[in-house]
Amino acid sequence: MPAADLDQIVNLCKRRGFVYPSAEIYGGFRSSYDYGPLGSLMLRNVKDAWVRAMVQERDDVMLIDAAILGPHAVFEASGHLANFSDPLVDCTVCKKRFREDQLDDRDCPQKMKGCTFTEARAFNLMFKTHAGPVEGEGTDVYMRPETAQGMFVNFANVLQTSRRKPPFGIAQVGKSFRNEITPGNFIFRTREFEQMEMEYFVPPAESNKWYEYWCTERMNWYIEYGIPADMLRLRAHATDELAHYSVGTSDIEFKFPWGWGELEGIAQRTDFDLKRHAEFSKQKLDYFDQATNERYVPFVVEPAAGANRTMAAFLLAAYDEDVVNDEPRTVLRLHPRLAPYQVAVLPLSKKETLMPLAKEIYSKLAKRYMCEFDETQAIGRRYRRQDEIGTPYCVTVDFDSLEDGAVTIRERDTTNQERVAISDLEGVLRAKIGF
RNA sequence: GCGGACGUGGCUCAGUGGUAGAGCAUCACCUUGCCAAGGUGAGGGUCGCGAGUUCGAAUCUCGUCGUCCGCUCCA
Repeated sequence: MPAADLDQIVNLCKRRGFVYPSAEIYGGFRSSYDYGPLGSLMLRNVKDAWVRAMVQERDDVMLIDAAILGPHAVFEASGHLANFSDPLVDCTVCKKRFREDQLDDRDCPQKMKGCTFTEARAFNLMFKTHAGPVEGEGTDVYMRPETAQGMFVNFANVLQTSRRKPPFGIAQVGKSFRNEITPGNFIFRTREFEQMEMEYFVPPAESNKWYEYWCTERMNWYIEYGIPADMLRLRAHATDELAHYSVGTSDIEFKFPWGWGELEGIAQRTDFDLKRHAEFSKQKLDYFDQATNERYVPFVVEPAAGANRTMAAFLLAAYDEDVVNDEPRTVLRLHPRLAPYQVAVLPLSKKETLMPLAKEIYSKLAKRYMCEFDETQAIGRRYRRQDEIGTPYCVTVDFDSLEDGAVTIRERDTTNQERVAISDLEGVLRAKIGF
């Protein structure tokens, strides 16, 4: 069973070009990461896999891409200005931190004697900046703390242009920003992160049904892409841990090396957001059902996932060490849809005679797959290198290929090899890879 | 922000006051040619950064930045 610890993944990510610490040459930038040649491909694959399941393979969900910067009004309506700015105080004696607005009096809830508090400091979880040349109240803008508001603000637009009716969804993949007090655990919690969110608008009476539906649907997505079921769990929030917009939330959690951690939250946001935006914007944000002659504000079920932490989970779940020919091997058993490269083309030797054919095969396969071409060092070493970055198949061109027009396909997971005619290569790979 | 640990070449680390080391990795050439680490050679570090003590600091002191573990939080 895969049981990678975090250091192994962090090292592999750095060594092979998945993830680098940001601004490393300046000493690093706290809890910020850059995705390298392989990591950027994999992160994109994670997001693409999500879009495929949530948008492409359904006829009831539309994709949008909304602005990251938003005016004060949007976040006033969403409740984030009120709920994301906590005045915090520290107790100088017992070293605990409290929200000032939750202290009944100035007594430390820990009941320690002689507790004294620091001045309240506003811990605004939203990044604030200002737009335009004049700094002032009217120009305040915020970096979105979730992509969701983009969907609510565009609810009427999408409803009209897409000619959909509830139940239907609006999906978005994009960056969000939260000035977290304590980021950490590699790419699990960072201040800048990417979300994959979908707001599913339903008739109020169907809210529970769809909530159940999406919990199951989303759980299966992780399993389909390679996370073992026993490394996942669905956990319902207790009422006191619900976000300000939710009446019911379940988390899909992954068994991280440090414990269970959330990958995705499926929340019942009810009509909270649409009603608030309708109220603040003085617009009509509802739906008129001509069949029943009813007008209602849809309820929302929201599956909201974190792309970066999901990538981390896929890496951790895929990491494996085994033994091949009495030699230890590190292998990422990634789903072909998630692996940075699907195929590596390897000429057996650097001899010039092999290059034209190898390059030709590479060019052909590269039209369909993300491929790597590697001609350096011994063939066995190159196989191991591809194993370590999760490439599911290697295509090896050898001297016989020049005579018999066939190449070898080598499988990552089993290390098995198969001789295939070059004319059949694309078809065979398509069958093996699945796309 | 508080408490604890830590910060030496891409990676893993050795070196504890006297002019920077190893293995792996990388690059070049040679060799081999289907499951890693054969040969020769090369590049790469002002020892996180800054200041102080000292004739002299990677090594001692202070500050700072960053990382990890707890308190936090939720994608």
